[in-house]
Amino acid sequence: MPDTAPAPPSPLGIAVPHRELLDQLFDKWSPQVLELLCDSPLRFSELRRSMPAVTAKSLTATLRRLERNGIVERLIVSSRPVAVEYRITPLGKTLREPIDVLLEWIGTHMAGVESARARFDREEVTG
Amino acid sequence: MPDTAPAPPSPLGIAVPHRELLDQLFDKWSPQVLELLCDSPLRFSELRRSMPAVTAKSLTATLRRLERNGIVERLIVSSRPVAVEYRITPLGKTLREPIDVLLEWIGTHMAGVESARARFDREEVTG
DNA sequence: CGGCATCCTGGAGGATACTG
DNA sequence: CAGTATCCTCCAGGATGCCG
Repeated sequence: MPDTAPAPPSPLGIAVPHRELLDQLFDKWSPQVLELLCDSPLRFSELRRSMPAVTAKSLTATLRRLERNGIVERLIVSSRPVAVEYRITPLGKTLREPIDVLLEWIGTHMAGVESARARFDREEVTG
Repeated sequence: MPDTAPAPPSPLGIAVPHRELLDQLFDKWSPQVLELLCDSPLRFSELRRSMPAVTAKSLTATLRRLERNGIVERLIVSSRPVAVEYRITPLGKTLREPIDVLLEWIGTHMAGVESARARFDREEVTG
């Protein structure tokens, strides 16, 4: 089994596929979808109800990308009326840890970031 | 340890400032800049040399955003000729952990993602 | 050397309407 | 219900040129 990449965690600038994946994981709606599906499988319309700001087109695109990356899976539950269920895959579940670590960082340091912003903006105006 | 739903640290969809920060931390060049500055402070031109693909304008914008968020700091080392040094802040250093966790996830699961992609693309064509 | 100012383009994502 | 089909907008980021 080519279980590749044992340790060195940082070909950040070079690794184009890594960038692409990163972009998809942190695109506009994926994090929220992941969060919702983490709790339980949901149907398309249930996702829409939970995300009032997203359009059908964008949600579809988001789900397709996640599905393509193996993060989410799409199951047709019944036809007429069509019912489709989205659920997180085992691979997708493993994403929770890194995402939660990131969210914890934000939770811990957001205040610091915001005061830095305030200082920066103030000095910009003041000179 | 909890068997289900350990801790919900996740106002992901709602928290707009979180999104904004997330977008800036994972924009096109910030991760690479962070990685480079993590090792040692660098001057603008040194960063450019290390990042052949970035334009001056984009690098400047990236650094300004990072500076505004308190992740990086900008010091004028000398004038005539102008020399400016960028270095990571203590706040910025704390970002390494979440980023490394993410990179490790990618390192570990990229193969799985790619095989999922291959399967998806194949099935799309086939049927 | 370390930038701005300007112009331009690609592609994500919204609005709206339609369909199997 | 779960999408597709168009059209349109916005803006990150590239290209180029100038400047203190």
